Amino acid sequence: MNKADARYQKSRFAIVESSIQLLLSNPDAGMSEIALAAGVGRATLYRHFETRDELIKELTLLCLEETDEVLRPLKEKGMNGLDAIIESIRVIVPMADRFRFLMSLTSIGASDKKIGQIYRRQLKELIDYVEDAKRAGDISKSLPTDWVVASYDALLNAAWGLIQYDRMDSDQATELFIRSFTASVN
Amino acid sequence: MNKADARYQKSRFAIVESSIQLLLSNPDAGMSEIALAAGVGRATLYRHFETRDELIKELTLLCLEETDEVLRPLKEKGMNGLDAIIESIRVIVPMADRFRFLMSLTSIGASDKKIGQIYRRQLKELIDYVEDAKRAGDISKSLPTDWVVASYDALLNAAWGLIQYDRMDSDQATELFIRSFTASVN
DNA sequence: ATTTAATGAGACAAGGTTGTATCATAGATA
DNA sequence: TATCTATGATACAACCTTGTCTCATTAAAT
Repeated sequence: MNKADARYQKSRFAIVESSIQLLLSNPDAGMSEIALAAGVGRATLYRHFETRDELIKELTLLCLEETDEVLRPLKEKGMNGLDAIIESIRVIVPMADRFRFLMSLTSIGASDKKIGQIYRRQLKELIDYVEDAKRAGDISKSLPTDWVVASYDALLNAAWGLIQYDRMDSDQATELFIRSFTASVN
Repeated sequence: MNKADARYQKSRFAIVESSIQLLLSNPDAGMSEIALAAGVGRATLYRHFETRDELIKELTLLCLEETDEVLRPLKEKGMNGLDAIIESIRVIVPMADRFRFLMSLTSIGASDKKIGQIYRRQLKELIDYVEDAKRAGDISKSLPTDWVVASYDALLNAAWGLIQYDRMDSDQATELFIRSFTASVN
């Protein structure tokens, strides 16, 4: 298995892309269905990912890392508080079609140590932004941080759902999200 | 199978109650696990519900009907617009611990004709309230009804999640929900 | 052009789940 | 008390999914 081989890369790309799409709409899809959707043989699927759990774990990791990636510029600019939250909405909503299934994972922390770490770190970053925004007076201090974070996640999910079912496009969902969120937290 | 028999009623109650709880936390739970959680034999479970699909279908129906039940007073009073929406939040949030799994059903309409009908009717009622509230000026006309409905569902889910994980009680979640929702829609 | 290696197809065993059937028992009914 | 009858335990077949393995093929690397 040579990672530089063109055939290897083609298969792997097809598997990753279509797994994410498929598992999003049917989290119970089996390895046969996944292979079929990816347009590769089942044996090849097993050559790339030892087990089904391993596949899901790696997909999750990949999505978390891509989330980190789009959030990086914002962090490097040193953004904070409500500004950072709004900017995060702008970059994350467009990832809708590929990464909504991150939220559909019930036992997100239990599956893997590394995944749990990244997830908790990302959550903590959002919490920090919220508490920073509270200090700056952009988010009401009478709202529990728990509630603000839960609202953020919930609205993100709502936006993704509407995009997925073609009820609106990514830009419109982003603006509505920002408008509703900012209105609801002060 | 005599529905009036005390033993029958006891088993059925135990099955329904614990199925809802169990399937909420683990939608993939099998019939053995469900029977164990209910404290009945697997054979008895099959005597009450022919198949696993049938069980889930009946649980869904039950939850939809209970939702109708708590919404009935509000409808009989002829409530409308934002008032009706707020009142619906008050009666539905406390149902959190039992009925959150209604939302976890991906193919909610596909599973059964009757379920699809009830679901669409309930959705339509919410849409009517939203559009009524728009006419009354309580909800901004510049917000798509789709978005308002999606926000409602999303925040409901958020509230239920926080309650389920004991982050806050039902009353607090209700008040936060109402506060955030009303703020976000005007 | 030759070699190399990833792939697809398919056979296979192991394990788990579903749904059915049987039988003795315990508890409700009358 | 005597009679029903719902239940629990258990065995069972059918089915599906998982993960392994083999072998011929086909496309990339050199």
